[in-house]
Amino acid sequence: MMTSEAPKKHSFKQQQLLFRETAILDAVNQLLAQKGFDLMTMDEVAATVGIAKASLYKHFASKEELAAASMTRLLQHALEVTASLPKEDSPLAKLKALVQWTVNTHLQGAMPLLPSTRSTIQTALQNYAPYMECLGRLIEQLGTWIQSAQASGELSSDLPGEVMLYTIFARSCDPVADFLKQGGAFSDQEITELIVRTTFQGMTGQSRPA
Amino acid sequence: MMTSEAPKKHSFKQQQLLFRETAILDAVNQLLAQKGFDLMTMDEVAATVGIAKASLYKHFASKEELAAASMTRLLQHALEVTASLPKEDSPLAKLKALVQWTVNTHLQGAMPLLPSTRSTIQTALQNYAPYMECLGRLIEQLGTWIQSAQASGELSSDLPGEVMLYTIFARSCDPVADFLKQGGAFSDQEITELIVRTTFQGMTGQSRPA
DNA sequence: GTCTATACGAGGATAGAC
DNA sequence: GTCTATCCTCGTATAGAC
Repeated sequence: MMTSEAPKKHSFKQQQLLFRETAILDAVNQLLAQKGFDLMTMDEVAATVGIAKASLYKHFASKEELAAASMTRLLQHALEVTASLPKEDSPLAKLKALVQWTVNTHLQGAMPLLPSTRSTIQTALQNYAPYMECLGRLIEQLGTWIQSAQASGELSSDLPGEVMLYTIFARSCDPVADFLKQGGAFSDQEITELIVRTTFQGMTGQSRPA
Repeated sequence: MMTSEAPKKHSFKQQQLLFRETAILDAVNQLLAQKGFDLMTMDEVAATVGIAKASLYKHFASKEELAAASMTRLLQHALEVTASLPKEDSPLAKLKALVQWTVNTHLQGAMPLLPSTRSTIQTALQNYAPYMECLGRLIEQLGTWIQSAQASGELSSDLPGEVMLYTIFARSCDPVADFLKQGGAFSDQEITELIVRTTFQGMTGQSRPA
């Protein structure tokens, strides 16, 4: 029964499956960034991918699971970014680079945003082990950098690291980026720089104290 | 036909009407703060107020109009706060006080939050003249303060005032406040102070450079 | 594992009596 | 202008053929 070909065939099928699921998650990612979880409909997802709605449910059991998978992929991407930063960079430089990537992704319309508190997904996310694991690793990495930066004086040591961690995470859904983009007065790169600067230096200090 | 009593009766009826509408807006305000526009249902609003859902529509034509009225009342409240600040305060102090009020209101669960971009309400808000008028006045007031603060060196003059304006507005829906509150390690007052400080001084500088 | 067709519930809005 | 009862659309999820 052509057992010798079975593995190859199986692998090919799996690749097709993976490819399809990647396409689905791409669509979900885009729609989550555009409209958020509550306003994203399964019909839209299916239409964007170009498949029937029922087929979605062969890959993902529910809308919540779809969002959770998308968010997990995003966190994995963020972890890759953190891992790819130059070792010689200071902790503060790494944190800035991550914020830069975050805002940029947001501006590209590729940052899925889930209502911070409330909504049904938050519980779904917490029950989704892969998501929680990625989140834990990211938090640990950032926490390490923050502590180092505080120890070296790059970051204020009398501000709780917790606050800094949340502040950095919050850049992913910062409406300031949307407002500035809508205004049209700044390029994406300028917007990113402005937000990075405001996040770390605030609004009182000078940009480059000579 | 008791024409002499008509005005009084009319006034009394109007007061009753106003009272009822205030109660409705209180409920809407609370629900918008808890769940946001999309997840707030008219059934919930009616149940919270303690009236039938159909009665809501005698006062407000649609869910959008309800949200717009609630947001307008919030802006009016904000304008009152700005007007009540001590004249002797510096522009920067006034801006900080407003952010403080904003975050505090948010923490109290009384800050209605509408998804920054997207969603049907944004267009509804822009077509609602009272809202736009209040918003314009608030923006103008803040813009004046920002310019003064930049001129006196209290705020950085090489950061566009637009960015500062949006940054201040964004504190009304800052998820950092929710995260910190959920963590339980800080009191509401501490959270407010932390956010005000982060907003204006950022994360690099010291709190009180001696 | 993809499709068409449909069940089912939720929620915005209205009808019509009082 | 308040109520009860209802309409109707939309959106999640499933059934069942191929």
